[in-house]
Amino acid sequence: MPAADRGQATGPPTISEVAAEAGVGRATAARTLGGYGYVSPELRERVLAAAEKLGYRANALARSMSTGVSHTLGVIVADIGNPFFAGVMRGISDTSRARGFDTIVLSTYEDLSQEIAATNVLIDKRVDGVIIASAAVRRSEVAHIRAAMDRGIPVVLVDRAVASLDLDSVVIDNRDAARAAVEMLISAGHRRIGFIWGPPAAEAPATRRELLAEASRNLWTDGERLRGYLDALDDARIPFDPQLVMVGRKTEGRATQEVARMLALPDRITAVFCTETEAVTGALRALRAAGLSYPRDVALIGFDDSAWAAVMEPPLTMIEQPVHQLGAKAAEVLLDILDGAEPRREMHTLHSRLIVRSSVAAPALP
Amino acid sequence: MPAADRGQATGPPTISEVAAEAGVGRATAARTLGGYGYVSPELRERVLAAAEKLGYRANALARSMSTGVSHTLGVIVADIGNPFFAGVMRGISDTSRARGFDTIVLSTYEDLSQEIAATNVLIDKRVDGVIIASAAVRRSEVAHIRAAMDRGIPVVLVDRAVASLDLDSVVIDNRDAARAAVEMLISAGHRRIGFIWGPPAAEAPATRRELLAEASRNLWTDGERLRGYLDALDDARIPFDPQLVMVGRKTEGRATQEVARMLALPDRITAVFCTETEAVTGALRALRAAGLSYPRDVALIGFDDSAWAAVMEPPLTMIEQPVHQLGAKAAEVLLDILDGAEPRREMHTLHSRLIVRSSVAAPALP
DNA sequence: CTGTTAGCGCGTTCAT
DNA sequence: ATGAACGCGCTAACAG
Repeated sequence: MPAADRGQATGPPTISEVAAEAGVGRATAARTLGGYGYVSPELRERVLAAAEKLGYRANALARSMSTGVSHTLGVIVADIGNPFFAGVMRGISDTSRARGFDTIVLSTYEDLSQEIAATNVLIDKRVDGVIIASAAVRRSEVAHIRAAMDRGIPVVLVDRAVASLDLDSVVIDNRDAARAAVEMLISAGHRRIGFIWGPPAAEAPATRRELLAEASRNLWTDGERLRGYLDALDDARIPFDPQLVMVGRKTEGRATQEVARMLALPDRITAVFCTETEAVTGALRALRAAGLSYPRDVALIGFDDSAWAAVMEPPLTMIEQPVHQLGAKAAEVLLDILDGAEPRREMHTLHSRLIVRSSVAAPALP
Repeated sequence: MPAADRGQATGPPTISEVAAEAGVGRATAARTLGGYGYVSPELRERVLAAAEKLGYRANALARSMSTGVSHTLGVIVADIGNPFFAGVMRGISDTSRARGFDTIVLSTYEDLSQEIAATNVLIDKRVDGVIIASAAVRRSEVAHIRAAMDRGIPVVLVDRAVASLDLDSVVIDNRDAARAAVEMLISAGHRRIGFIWGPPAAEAPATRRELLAEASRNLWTDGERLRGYLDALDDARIPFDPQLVMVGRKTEGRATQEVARMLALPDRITAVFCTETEAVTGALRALRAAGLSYPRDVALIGFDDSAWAAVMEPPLTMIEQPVHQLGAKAAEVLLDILDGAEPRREMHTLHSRLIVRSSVAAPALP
């Protein structure tokens, strides 16, 4: 039906062309097509018919230009290839679509410069609000987020809070989740528990104090999980051993190396707690390389449940995050602000769940 | 530095404000900020300083309005939560960013109505080109793609070709990949090989002819993989048994059911070939439920390699797709067209790789 | 009720 | 070399 003869028309049909085709003024066409104001049923029909005939679609850019709003949310995620963020993204897009908003996603791949670039793209495209599930941000590097805020663009953070920013943020109970997992390891009898992974320090901080300082300079999520680990250790009066927490670049390969190292210690680890999926697979590789198996030789608990974790033999005990809900909540908070609600500027905490399967057993007797 | 006093200014600073601040005409400001035309070094400096002072950022919408181009690619993927598509997406965004294009992604979650909506969003936002890695499209339902093409928006398909469309498409050698995998199973001695999953027919087609007809009415990728399976069977003169191909909704749960069914057959399967990750985990669940293990009781090969597949015990033999390259190539083809190259309207085929690990062994003697 | 008109912010002739 | 003026497609305030 589209592609009617529009004479010398070039490009997609405009509202003026529709008006001309229908023999009415631009405004009348605009009113019926825009769904506002009043138009007589008769003219209305003519306009609709003309639009249909020409295959008219409103130019969203032009509309945004004159209204000043784009009905679009910008989303910046750390890594869209990570199932965690993909799930959050789905929550965001489901609820924003339900409320009439499109969403455009940009992935930073954990790189600050890409995060800054992404922020600028969103500012330039005049999105109405921004959700950031990235914050490669080490607390101090938040100028780009400030820039968006200064322009009056509401920003909501997901997963990774940034204390210095005073924004609404939607997160999970990272500290409690980590503590619960480590407690389970402890009550199974473990005392030598590896922590994969910690902050990206160049060298392992010698003291607990330095470690925490380093952690709080970096990714919030990681710091919280580390705190949870320490909480559990403290409660059980197990002394903190800096050799048991991995620091440095967070890659699967390094996780493997570090677990191997901890396994080779004179007083080796009998359990590992992994704060991310790649840390889990890295740890698993180390176990295999060492000829060890879980839960017999080493107990294991990790973050981010998945179908794979359930089909492993034996199946893995994992922490499940409410990914969809995390995204949905963030979108709600943001859309409410766009609807005029006063920003609460607080932390919205959702709850994770420890899914107990079979990767934890008592440590083998020495 | 931004947020200088702009008097009663509301909203982000415009180019006119910058011009005023610098004490020059709008055009001069536009020229220096837009990087075209000629401007004296002196005025140039003043404009730059003013822009810096006001925190000026060009309004991409306004720019697109007057130039008619957005330097933005639209991408429609079937499911951004699927690591396969996430990888493709990364390939697309890496290469388009390198060539100065932003990309906006929309996920359809395999739903045609969402795919249509997504296409419209992209048309309305006036993206310069579209990459579709979805095509929930059952060959016949391509009106929305045609609509985009009719508007002069170049479209490139990835992963899932659509024969009726005559577009450039970037795909892998699905048929050969499947054939190679099944051949490996056959040469290990298997003759009863399950195929998970086939086309979404309501009932299992009784004949091979009907099955292929059904397949070609649906997702291209699935059809090709099925053909590869049949090719291998034919070459080995193994008769086709309709009971061994799963049809219907493609979910992990159904894969589990179907593998369980095939395992319960009088002449049960001794191997499974899975065309997707969820089919693999589904199959694995069925094996466990039946108290069977691989590769001893059942051999297994699946599509889409991942870190998990490598850490399974024993590790899984899988087909690895060049995901990043798939996306990169699609972006290249599209950007070349936008640069004026004549569309080749052909199928660009990349090669997958069978990663041999340990999930295939000879069938146990009956 | 409907048509005319003036912006929205930017790119781009066209004079100066 | 620079500035004034117009147009991109649409919304909205204003007459009529």
